[in-house]
Amino acid sequence: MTAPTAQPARDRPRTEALIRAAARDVLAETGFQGFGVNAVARRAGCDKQLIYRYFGGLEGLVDAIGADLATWLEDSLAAAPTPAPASYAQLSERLILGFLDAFRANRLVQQIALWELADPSPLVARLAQARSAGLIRWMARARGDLSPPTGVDAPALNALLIAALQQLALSAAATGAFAGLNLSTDADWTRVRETATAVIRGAYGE
Amino acid sequence: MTAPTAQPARDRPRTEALIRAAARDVLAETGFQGFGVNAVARRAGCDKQLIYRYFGGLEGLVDAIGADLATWLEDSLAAAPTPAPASYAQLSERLILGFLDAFRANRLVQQIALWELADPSPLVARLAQARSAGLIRWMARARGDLSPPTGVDAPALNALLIAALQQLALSAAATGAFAGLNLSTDADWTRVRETATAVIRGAYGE
DNA sequence: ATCGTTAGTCACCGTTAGGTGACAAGTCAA
DNA sequence: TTGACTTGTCACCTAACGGTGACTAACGAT
Repeated sequence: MTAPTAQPARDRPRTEALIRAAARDVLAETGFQGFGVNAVARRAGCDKQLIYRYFGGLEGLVDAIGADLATWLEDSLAAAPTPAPASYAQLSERLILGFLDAFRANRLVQQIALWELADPSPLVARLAQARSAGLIRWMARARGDLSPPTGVDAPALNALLIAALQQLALSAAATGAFAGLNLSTDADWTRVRETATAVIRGAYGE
Repeated sequence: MTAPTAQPARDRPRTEALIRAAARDVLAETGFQGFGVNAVARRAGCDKQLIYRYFGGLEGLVDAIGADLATWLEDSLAAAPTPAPASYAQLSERLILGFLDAFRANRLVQQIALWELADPSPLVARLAQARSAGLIRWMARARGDLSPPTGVDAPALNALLIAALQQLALSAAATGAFAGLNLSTDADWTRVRETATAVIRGAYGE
């Protein structure tokens, strides 16, 4: 009659999944500053040695969560019906606003974007490139066979708008404002959305 | 005949200035991650105890460099002649492009902006607020008595564009690209500038 | 039943960080 | 010359980090 003293389960796949989830949670909640072997092991409730054994250290663990994250944009917007866009302006609008929603909803991706900005080490470079590649691939797929109108630098404009919304989302999460513009209430964000759509429609001539 | 063995100078104002400069350098070069009492003292070539004595620790030191930084935008653009803007579009264009140049040229301000995004602690909150207040004040002063045209949400559009350029500048410093858009050569940046001016002129009707 | 393998734990190392108390040596007024 | 004060340095503490070797115990095949 050995008392079931919450034995450690002895289940490697399960433990690996626990570690991966713990890594994602720690990164999303405390940011890359609090991200380390000790913190992840604590969160996962196992010994840090297992991180070295199963993932080869932090590098492998980062690569693992990077692989999990390859399709975050598609996954986040899978629910959207996505009827064929009637014009490039409509496409661009859907792209930009869809990115905003997906990015704002995913704290983990925000922290990775931040990590990429603050620490250009090869470790996070791979992670960031996976994220960026997902973004570019998603944009290319959504475009389909629509060609951008002439007279407008569409790639530059798209990058500009995505950069703006990413920065605003990061600032909102950190301080709730940017350059005097409040970013806490829903009204604030509809204001941002309307400004972005106005820019798009203005650029592509309604 | 005591040999002058490079005595420690015994000059408090000078030492304080050395520490302030070291703090700025460390923050600008290694970012907020490498910013600490030990690193600053090493850089300044003095003992870290002096940081506690003269500044009351990191907090006071951060406040000190924050005070030095209150007018970074005005200082950075003082050379510009600034003739009175003929239209709000012209004003906005000068504002946005001026900000881009000043921000890209000042690694320290970039690191502070990054710090603000990654670590919303009260310590850096004061610093960030000083920076933001400087930005807002500069914008208000440049505006003068020009009133924005109706039908356009000028504050939102300004914030959007400044956010975009800040994000692009940070990404350029970190990885040299953003969302597939290269940001390393001068040609890349003139492309960004032209896109931004096109947005402004489009929004305010030429 | 035994023995190799594997999952998991523990103890420990070296390094670095922030922070503090004690001390040596200049400086200056009395 | 003495004594108070300031400048600067050093030694030391605790805590946390990344990383590693050694150990226990469960499992599975023979």
